[in-house]
Amino acid sequence: MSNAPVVFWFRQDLRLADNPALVEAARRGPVVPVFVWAPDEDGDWPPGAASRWWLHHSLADLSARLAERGLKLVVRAGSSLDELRAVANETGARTVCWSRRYEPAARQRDEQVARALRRDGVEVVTGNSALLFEPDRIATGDGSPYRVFTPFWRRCLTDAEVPAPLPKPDPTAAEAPVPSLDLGELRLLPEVDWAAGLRATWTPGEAGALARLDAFLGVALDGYAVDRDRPDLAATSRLSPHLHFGEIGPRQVWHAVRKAGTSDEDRDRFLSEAGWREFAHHLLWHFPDTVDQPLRPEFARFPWRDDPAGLRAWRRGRTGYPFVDAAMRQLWRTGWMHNRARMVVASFLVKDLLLPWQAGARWFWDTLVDADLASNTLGWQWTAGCGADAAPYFRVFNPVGQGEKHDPEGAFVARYLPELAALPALVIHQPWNADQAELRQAGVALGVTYPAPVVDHATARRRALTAYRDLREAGDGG
DNA sequence: TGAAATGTTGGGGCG
DNA sequence: ACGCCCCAACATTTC
Repeated sequence: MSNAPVVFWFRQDLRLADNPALVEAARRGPVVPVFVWAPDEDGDWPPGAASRWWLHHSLADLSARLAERGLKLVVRAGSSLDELRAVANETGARTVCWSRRYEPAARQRDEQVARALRRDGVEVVTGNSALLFEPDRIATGDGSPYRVFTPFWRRCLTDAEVPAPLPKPDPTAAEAPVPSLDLGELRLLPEVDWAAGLRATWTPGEAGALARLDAFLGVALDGYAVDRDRPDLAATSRLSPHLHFGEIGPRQVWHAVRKAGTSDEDRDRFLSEAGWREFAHHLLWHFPDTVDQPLRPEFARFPWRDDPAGLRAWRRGRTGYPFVDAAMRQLWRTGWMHNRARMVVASFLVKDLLLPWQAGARWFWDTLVDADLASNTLGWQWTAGCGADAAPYFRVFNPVGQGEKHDPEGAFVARYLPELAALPALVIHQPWNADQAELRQAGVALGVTYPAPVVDHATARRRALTAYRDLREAGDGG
């Protein structure tokens, strides 16, 4: 090991364990850990408000864990390249290491940074801490990208091994102190404190991520295959924000689950969700325009409606459909939404309200603590039917039926819509069909304490089917 | 990882 | 006993 320090550039890999680029850095010399706040470099997708809240706390945790080892996290803001160059000059570092990112703007930025540093004579070493497989490594027989999940995942499982996770390195600290901002100076936290629900729900940071994984393995993995669609239960891993910020890596999750001794069905079902995460990155890598353009070009002329009041009702959880509204309030309050509920609220926005999926993607981007460009893009295009392996155009979720099926006691609705909590389970998903005595007894006045439905689902469904069928027929004609 | 419309079947009430 | 109808339950088709 030489004496020249090595800069490690933390981004969305805010952990010490299973971080190959960090292992490389520690092997080469004393480590100078750096975080640069450069939201402009994420193009049209700088971190949203919920993501910034998470980032602040995750950086605080990382900083504390580094400090335990005698390392000081250097916090900067501005241009990533300028700041990395500055830190390299201040410390005499001749090497910069980081974990690769895969979103379009970040890829481009990273290439420019790497080129410029190499021109300076600085060595650049990158690693993969974010994905099981490199997005460009998996390909069909003729070398093209996959557009359907099942063959993609089958190929992943047969073609490639998931490497065992790497242990934490034991980096030594660089001697010279380096100027750093205080984390608070990045102003990542909201000015008005709306984050109480987030604080009550989450523990950002590497330790919180590992605790969440352990809790999942100990309880919810058993029975995952059947209970995963129940938003009223704590039946999913809720690892998504930890994975997004790289507080835990997919290899760690993968191997922990394989060792867990659960049923094949539960295990494979959960691992296939990790597969969807890989598939999303595969698609975004090959089709970077899909962040706001439909993958199927004919959808560029889909007749989306312009309805600010409808969009506002959806965002605030005031559509009059309890399952939809409970889910939207779960998002607002906790920064997260159950996957089944995501599908239902997305279907409602796109098909019942005929509002553009991009508007939904934007709202999710700002409010989700796990907002991830790859997964968010895939999910919305899937729902709208304009993406890869998309839902068929005629698949329209019934917000009442989905609620009765996946929240049978109405406990999910009751938790997030206290104004309906006293309604009997039989009508809590369709309060407009409750009789007057039931409503009065539950203290519900439709249109007053809780909104009447903004659209009639049966009518809205027919309207959506007509619009989608017209688009398809116009496409067939030429 | 849909839902609604339509078709089929069979039990039971009833004249 | 028989035919008829109703309708629930299930299956199939359609969007």
